[in-house]
Amino acid sequence: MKQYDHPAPEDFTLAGILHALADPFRLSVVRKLMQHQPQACTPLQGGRPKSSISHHFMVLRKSGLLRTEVVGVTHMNSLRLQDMEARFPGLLAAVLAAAEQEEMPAPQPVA
Amino acid sequence: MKQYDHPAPEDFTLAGILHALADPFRLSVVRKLMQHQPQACTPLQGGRPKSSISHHFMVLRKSGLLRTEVVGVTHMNSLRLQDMEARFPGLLAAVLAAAEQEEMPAPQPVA
DNA sequence: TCCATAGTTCGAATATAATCGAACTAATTC
DNA sequence: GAATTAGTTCGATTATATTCGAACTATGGA
Repeated sequence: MKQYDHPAPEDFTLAGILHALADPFRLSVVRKLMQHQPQACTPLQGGRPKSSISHHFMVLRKSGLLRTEVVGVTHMNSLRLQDMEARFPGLLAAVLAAAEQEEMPAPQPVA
Repeated sequence: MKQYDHPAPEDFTLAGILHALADPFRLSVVRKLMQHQPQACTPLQGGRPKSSISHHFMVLRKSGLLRTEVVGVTHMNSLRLQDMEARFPGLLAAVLAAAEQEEMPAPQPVA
């Protein structure tokens, strides 16, 4: 394998993107890339075996959420923010905002 | 069964919502309810057997996307728009906008 | 009370997805 | 060119979802 195939923005499907983001591990990868881009697969793998990681990155690539470039021996991943925005404006931002929302503790009722 | 249980907004999960919306049939139900609320299950069923429909409505209920009220012999469904907005502001709107986007024909390149 | 309607529940079958070890590949370094 | 690194691919296993028929429940009406 030299490089990866990535779908064109017009081939992104909403179902594919929502399915990709519905998995907590994959969502966490997207969130981490949002903080720091690009990153290789290894620092994102959270103790899982390489074959599982590879599978999740494939799902993310096929959905259009990220691009993987082979750079020497490492495979660098970055979010396709512009392509996502062109195809489905505001979608990724809304999901990421929701992920942050979910992470916040539930507000305490006023005493 | 008298009435259904519905999760409280603070128990909505992003994964549950994305998973619910990642299915084309369930997304179509949400979109139809967006056009016209409330509706019973039957007019939304698109030729599928009742047991399948019932399953999809259960997934939608558990995710928090819709509420089902037993009214006489029919079960009326409506979107929990306020609850969704309170829990994950802008999320449903972004997904619905993306669904509309996806439905539009690809723009033709300028000759 | 009997029947029709609307939808649920059960159970089984099928399909799709996730997980992971083992063998593999491509690029880098020594 | 051998060893190392980073990640893929294969194949099997398990888990999760979907599908659907059949039997069931609750309500409303004749």
